[in-house]
Amino acid sequence: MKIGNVDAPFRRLNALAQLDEAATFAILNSVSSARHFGPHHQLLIEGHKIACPLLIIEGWAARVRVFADGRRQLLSLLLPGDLIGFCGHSRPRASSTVISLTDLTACIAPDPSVSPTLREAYSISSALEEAYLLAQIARLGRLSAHERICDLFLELHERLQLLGVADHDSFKFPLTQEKMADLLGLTSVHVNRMLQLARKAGELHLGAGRLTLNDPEMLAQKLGRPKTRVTFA
Amino acid sequence: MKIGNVDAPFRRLNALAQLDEAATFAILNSVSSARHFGPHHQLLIEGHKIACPLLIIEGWAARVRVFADGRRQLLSLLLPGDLIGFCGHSRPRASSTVISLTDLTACIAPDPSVSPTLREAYSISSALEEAYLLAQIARLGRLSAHERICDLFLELHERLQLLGVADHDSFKFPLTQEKMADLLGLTSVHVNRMLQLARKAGELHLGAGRLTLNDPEMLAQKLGRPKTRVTFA
DNA sequence: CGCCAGCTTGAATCTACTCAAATCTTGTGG
DNA sequence: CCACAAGATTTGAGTAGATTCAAGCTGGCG
Repeated sequence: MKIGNVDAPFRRLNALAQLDEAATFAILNSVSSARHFGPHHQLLIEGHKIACPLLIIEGWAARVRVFADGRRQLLSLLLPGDLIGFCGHSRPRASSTVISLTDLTACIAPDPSVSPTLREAYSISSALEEAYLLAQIARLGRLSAHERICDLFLELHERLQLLGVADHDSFKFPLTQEKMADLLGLTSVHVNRMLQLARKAGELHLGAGRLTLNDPEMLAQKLGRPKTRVTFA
Repeated sequence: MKIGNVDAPFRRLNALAQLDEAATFAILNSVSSARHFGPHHQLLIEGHKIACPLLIIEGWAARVRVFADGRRQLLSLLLPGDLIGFCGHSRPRASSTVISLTDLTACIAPDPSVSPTLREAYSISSALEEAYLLAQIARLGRLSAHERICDLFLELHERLQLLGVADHDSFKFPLTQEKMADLLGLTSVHVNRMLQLARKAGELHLGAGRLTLNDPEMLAQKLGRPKTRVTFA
């Protein structure tokens, strides 16, 4: 089994808080025990007890809510370096179902008690996760379809750069239009039309599993999008 | 100055985790140092350092995001017993602006280190807050205007019951239609029309600052709305 | 080759928005 | 107690953005 970018999650956590040796060792040690999952695998089920928190090494996952009538909403995306089911303290149950969107490699998240720097990294990771939830609310509540798509792409670009797996203007992008729709509160048909518009407007390229933003900075400015206020500055 | 339901926030925290004497004392002590704010007061500003976390004693507040072009989105509601600007650990900056929606009484949140039971209550409070954010995302992403309104009312009913300030079927409700619109990602005109529909459908009564749900259980079932999976069971 | 998932297209419909004006409430000062 | 102003709610008509349904297309893979 080939494991791709094993150090991406480490790079992320280390960017959030300078990790010391104990933390580094704990992460490398955990990573060696990585497990692999196919797409559409339920990693966590809402309301169930959490066996142990996971750390994503490679691949994308999402928190999801499914309604009785079949409507689906992806609540948030989880990328390499993100924690799944980590709770600051005694919270035994998952607040949402989590599914893998792609092939996914994850390991047991190292225990934060091995190092204060690791604890700090987890804490900041949680803060960032909250920031992304807030951004998602603003997106769904007040942005048009076209704006939602661009705003999401910019957020992903930012997150993947933190991981060191994005170029200045492009990154690997594994989501189908259907999944984008479920994430953005739209229909896949409409996502398709808006993507075509964005392409014609020269804003982006999307194809062959790769997304290119022709001018990320200008796009961000056009949307009035501030960089996610990161709390570790 | 009259302070209304001083023990509501205590009731909430105590419901989240059986508080011991030290915690109880710390809360009562803090409450005595309560401060009062008018409506539309900025309690926290996004990106600014957090002086100290607050505990709401009475009144409603909201996390809010304002766009460059004036669009506004209320990200979440904060009710008595909720914490403002509390962070699991070293997170010095506010992840969103917080404003009071009504007259508001708040005090400095007692330090969780005085009692493990208080720490536990805070921790569960954070978990609940996350659950409400997720619910808000699902609401905005996949529910119709009518469903959003009803779902919000049911959530508020549930939260206020935890505080002991809601009847079986009604509660004090201080939001204008404009604010509901900003919270639900709609326009106030449309909120108005949907409320009229809901009234005609016999689902609710809204007037004079009070909301009555004619049959909360039936409404919840009609929406396929599970009770917020509370993590402290 | 042919299947299947994902993508694209079109036409009709519907939900929610915009703009504008009228009405109702509430609190305040005369 | 009434007049008034400011804020909040209600109403109407026209429009725009997104959905629905249905069909056709494309590319990768067994």
